[in-house]
Amino acid sequence: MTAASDTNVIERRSLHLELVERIRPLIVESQLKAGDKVPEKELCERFRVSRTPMREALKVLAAERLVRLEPNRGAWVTKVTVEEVEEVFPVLGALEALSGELACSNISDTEITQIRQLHDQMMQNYRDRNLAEYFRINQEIHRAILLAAKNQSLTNTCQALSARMQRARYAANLSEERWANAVDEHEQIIRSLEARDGKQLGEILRQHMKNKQESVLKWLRQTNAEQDNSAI
Amino acid sequence: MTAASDTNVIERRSLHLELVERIRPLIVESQLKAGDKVPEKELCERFRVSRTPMREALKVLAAERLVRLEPNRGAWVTKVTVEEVEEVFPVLGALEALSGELACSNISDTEITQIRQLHDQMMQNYRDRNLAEYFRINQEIHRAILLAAKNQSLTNTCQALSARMQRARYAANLSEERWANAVDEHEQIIRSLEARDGKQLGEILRQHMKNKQESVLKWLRQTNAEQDNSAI
DNA sequence: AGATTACATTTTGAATTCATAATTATGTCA
DNA sequence: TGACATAATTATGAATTCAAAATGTAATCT
Repeated sequence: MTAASDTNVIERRSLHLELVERIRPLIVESQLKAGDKVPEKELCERFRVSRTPMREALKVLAAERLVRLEPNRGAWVTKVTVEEVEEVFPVLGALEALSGELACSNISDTEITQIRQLHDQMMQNYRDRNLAEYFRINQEIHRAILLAAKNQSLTNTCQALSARMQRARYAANLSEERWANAVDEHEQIIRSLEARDGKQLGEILRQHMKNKQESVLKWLRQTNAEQDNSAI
Repeated sequence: MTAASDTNVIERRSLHLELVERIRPLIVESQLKAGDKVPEKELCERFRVSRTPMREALKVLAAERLVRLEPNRGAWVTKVTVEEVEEVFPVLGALEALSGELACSNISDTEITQIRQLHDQMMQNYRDRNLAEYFRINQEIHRAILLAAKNQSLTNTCQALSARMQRARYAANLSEERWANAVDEHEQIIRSLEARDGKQLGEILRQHMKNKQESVLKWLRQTNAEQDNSAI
């Protein structure tokens, strides 16, 4: 008996993990803002836990680089920097390329149909200029391709890196031109996927990521410039 | 003033990080063996710390998937499974390919010379059939290429994934044939690097990783079979 | 014997405590 | 006033404590 049937196992969870999964979205969705101090005591009160599991959670979030621990000074929400964007996006590009290749090898017809539906929905939201919903479905598509690759380690690695960049993508209100290009790239993505052309899909996803990087960098330089002005 | 000169900053370290960095090699070098329970109390006594920082450290190591936390039952050193190897190596392949490409763009002449020296040393150890030293320098070369890519996020991601696989690579005593092939691949690696041919280096590194995967899988299936026999 | 229960011991998870470091408030003096 | 020193307050890091869960052991029954 090699593979145990993992159904029926009772999920027992620990407090610190619960906290990690509650606080992570607070950071990604900027309810805890980049550069801010993490209000340890406040969060403890909010979630009705003592400092011990909270501090354990912060240590895990620090390992994910969503917060930075300053010895004797507490935890701070990390900022998305130009340097980090220039580092992380190429890595994400390579991983998304791999996910495209693997997805084409492993994806089922049903999964393709589902992604096609997501794609069409997203396009409708583009036509309606509904950015928030466009964003949401966009994410879902990338996630669906990742899942279709059927490689848990790849999924985990991508999501960890994405989480760090997501904050920026959330905030980066893309230009009308970039949006049109992104939509165009997504047409190519769905076509390669339906053709199950892994090499092609991989390359498109890598390029797609490169363009996202540029879009994020533009926004980041913009906001940095604004901050510098207001700081005078 | 954008970039602060990061010298002179006093490194203040926390106990839990110290522990993470002490315990990680214990796992990678199999002093704490895969499948074993992590002896929390024993480690606390060994490092003369209380359970609080130790448990924080274990939570971080769990995030790295070097240990698995079972609620109310403690921490266990994770095993390297066939499934995990088949998942992680392709990811490492994609990342090493990227590191090869970036390295060729960013590497200095001095760095190339240093890697060439490491390469020659490694070859001498191959001729002497000194496996341990060969392994060590091999690792150093891969690390040097990674560093030459000058992408901290890539370095971190690779090292986290490598750590999980390292245990297996340590134990996997490669066959004479595989060793010869690996050496041959390394000749190609150094040549591409000296030619600064990023695309080529990337592809060789990816293939190199694929072959490593096969070698590790062979060893893993071997040991699993042995265990099954001894369990009768 | 082998299974089953009851009880003692150990381990774990998390709250609490406590010493120390950092921050803030207050007082002093030029 | 404001630069500095000093005291009070707060936050942090880590040890300790304590309740609950898991494990181990002995007694009991079939």
